Amino acid sequence: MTSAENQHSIRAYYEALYRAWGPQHWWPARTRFEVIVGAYLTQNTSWKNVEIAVRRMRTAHLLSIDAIRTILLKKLEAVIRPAGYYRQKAERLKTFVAFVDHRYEGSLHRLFAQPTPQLREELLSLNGVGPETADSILLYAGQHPVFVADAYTRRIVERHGIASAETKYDELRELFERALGVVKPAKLRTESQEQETGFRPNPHSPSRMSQARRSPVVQIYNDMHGLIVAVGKHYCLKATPRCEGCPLQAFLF
DNA sequence: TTCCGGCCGG
DNA sequence: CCGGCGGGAA
Repeated sequence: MTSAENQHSIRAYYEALYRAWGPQHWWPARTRFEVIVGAYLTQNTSWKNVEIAVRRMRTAHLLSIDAIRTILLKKLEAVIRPAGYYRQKAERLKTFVAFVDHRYEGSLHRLFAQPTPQLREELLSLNGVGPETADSILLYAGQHPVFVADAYTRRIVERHGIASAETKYDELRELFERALGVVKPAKLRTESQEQETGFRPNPHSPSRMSQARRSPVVQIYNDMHGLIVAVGKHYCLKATPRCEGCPLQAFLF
């Protein structure tokens, strides 16, 4: 299967999933810092456990840079314990805050004002930040146009023959970014280009007002990842897939 | 008891 | 490239 055909398939997956389930409002409880916390806590961990830990952090008033900076490490460990791997995650959250303090004067605004490639490399240099965590922070906390190619993404496209086990993370991410549309800095997308790609923002979507300044590409990456998470959780299960009723079933060959 | 799922260090 | 890291829910 050619690269162009794979990109076309991924665009078709997005349209089928969006038609079936609509926008996902994925990662909804957002301050930016809460998104970052979630990106760390969800490493190799189910979202239910993360939600419990985040609720405990909110109750303890720990969902801010200032709070993580000053909280005792052992206390933070105890609060986030339901998320699992709580010792390394507590230390990594401390590491992130120290990084923002020293490099960006404690300002997430300054952090996310950096160009995407440089910021991505800086995040990847942090202990506890790999590709998926970095990209989740970039996309969901910073509104940078980066696709989060997580384990669900890989599982789905491998089972559909679009990628293999040898496909590297960045290859997978770039495949989705090419398929779903990258930002073109030289000139704005035209109406005819939007028609070619089939993108139709829904003016009555409840998400549109709260996401008013989000670029179309970021919107698509956000929705697509949320849709893929839904597929992975409910249909493309790890052990045995349940293809019956899956919006992507028709795309299996 | 099994299932689930990122990153690091040796 | 493997073992370790930890919990909640089925």
